[in-house]
Amino acid sequence: MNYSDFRNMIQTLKADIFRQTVEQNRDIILVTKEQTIIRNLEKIFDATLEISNEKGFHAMSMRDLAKGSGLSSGGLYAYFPGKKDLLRMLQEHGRKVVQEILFKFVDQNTDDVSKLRTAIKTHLYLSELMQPWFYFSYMETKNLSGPERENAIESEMATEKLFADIVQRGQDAGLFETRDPQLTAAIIKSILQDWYLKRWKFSRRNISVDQYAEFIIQFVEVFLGVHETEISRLKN
Amino acid sequence: MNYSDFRNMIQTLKADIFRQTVEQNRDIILVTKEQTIIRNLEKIFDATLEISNEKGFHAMSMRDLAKGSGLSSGGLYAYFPGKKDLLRMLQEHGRKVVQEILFKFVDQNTDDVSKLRTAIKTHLYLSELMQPWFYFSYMETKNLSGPERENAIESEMATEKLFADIVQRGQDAGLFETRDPQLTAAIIKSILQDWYLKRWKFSRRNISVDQYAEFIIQFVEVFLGVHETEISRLKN
DNA sequence: GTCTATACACAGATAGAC
DNA sequence: GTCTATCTGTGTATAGAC
Repeated sequence: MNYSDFRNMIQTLKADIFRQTVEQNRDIILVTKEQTIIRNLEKIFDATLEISNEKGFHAMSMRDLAKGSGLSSGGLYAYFPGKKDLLRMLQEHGRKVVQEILFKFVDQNTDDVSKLRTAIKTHLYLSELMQPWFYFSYMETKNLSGPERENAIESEMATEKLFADIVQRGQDAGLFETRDPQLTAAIIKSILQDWYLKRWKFSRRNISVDQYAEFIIQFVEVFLGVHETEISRLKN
Repeated sequence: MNYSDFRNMIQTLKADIFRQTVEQNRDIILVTKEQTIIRNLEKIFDATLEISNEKGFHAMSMRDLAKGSGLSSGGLYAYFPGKKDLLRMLQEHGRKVVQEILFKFVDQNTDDVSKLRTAIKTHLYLSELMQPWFYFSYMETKNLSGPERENAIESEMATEKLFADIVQRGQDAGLFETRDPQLTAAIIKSILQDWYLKRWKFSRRNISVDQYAEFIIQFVEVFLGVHETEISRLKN
């Protein structure tokens, strides 16, 4: 699987999850027709990401958002009761997309070497496809309050646990050297984050997402001592 | 060198650099006595970091800052002409501390294996000692405008180049395996960032800064293929 | 379902007393 | 050198027309 394959595979999945998000917020959205909601909410989400990533969510005014989304300042309030709710909706929606796709893809593999590779690639490809959301989510999580903040943290820990579990099981199966699974997972995650947080660095150097994927996988597999024979067995 | 050694070594250096910062902003500070400036500017910086890291610099009002620093809302303007200038001063000051200490410590080593270790430890120890500033700097860099933003980026690249150069020279000297120096540097940097960006994760797990340092060094040295003999030769 | 006009709270910044 | 009081702009959110 490369990035181009990945893109094609998840188009319908993404649309499904968007409909779920609309459904889940039906009670606070004043517009009734689903088609209208989807059309406008997508514009609102996109504009929010673009403006917020430029100057921060808090610094984005409702007037900015009105201009960016094409709706009027007052009209926006038909789609969410307040700015805070928009933040929450956007965060929850993105998290659901990531979790659902990441775990689904990883589960399609049986051995732990493949699982590890798939987890790395899928996370990387997701963050490439949804780079604005990933960046936004990282930067604005601290502005969430109370239970929403805890959800964000819980989601982060779940992703890290996904990696830690693969490392642990691979060690138990004798495929990997003995390394601290949790710290290894933390390191993998931080390397993956670099891709969406410091994207300008990689574009400037003309590094493609597939090249970066290969590099990370090499890095991790050297550290975990995955044997060359195992690596060549799995080529393709 | 461990964290406790490091702390003791840099106390006077830090004070020196603070005086430099005051000197450099003399023309925009309305207070004349250096002692007064230092005393209050330190309070202002500390309060800014604390409040901003809680809810973001933009969301911090001057009234918040007045309360946090112990000065009055109007009195603050004797120390900077406007909120934007406070942001710039604080960013520049921290960057100077980091650059000065990091390069000074690394230059005290001769061989590349020691240089690499020192660079990793020094960066990590700095980010432990100045965690609020590091976090703040990372989160608020995008709110800088024009030339100040470029300075921030330049500083980030300089740090990355420090690591890349060590890796490159170590390879030329036959100490390290052949790996892409720039990507290796980027990865090291992202792992170091994790320490100050996701600190709650490590405190929750009771991982000390010295333990984390050891783990990173192991990780990097395995990847670069630093030989066991070299490693044991350098113990202590 | 979407607009324009506006209410009203709170931001950054300044003036002038002490 | 620091304070209190206040000016003025901009923010979120709502009311009511279409």
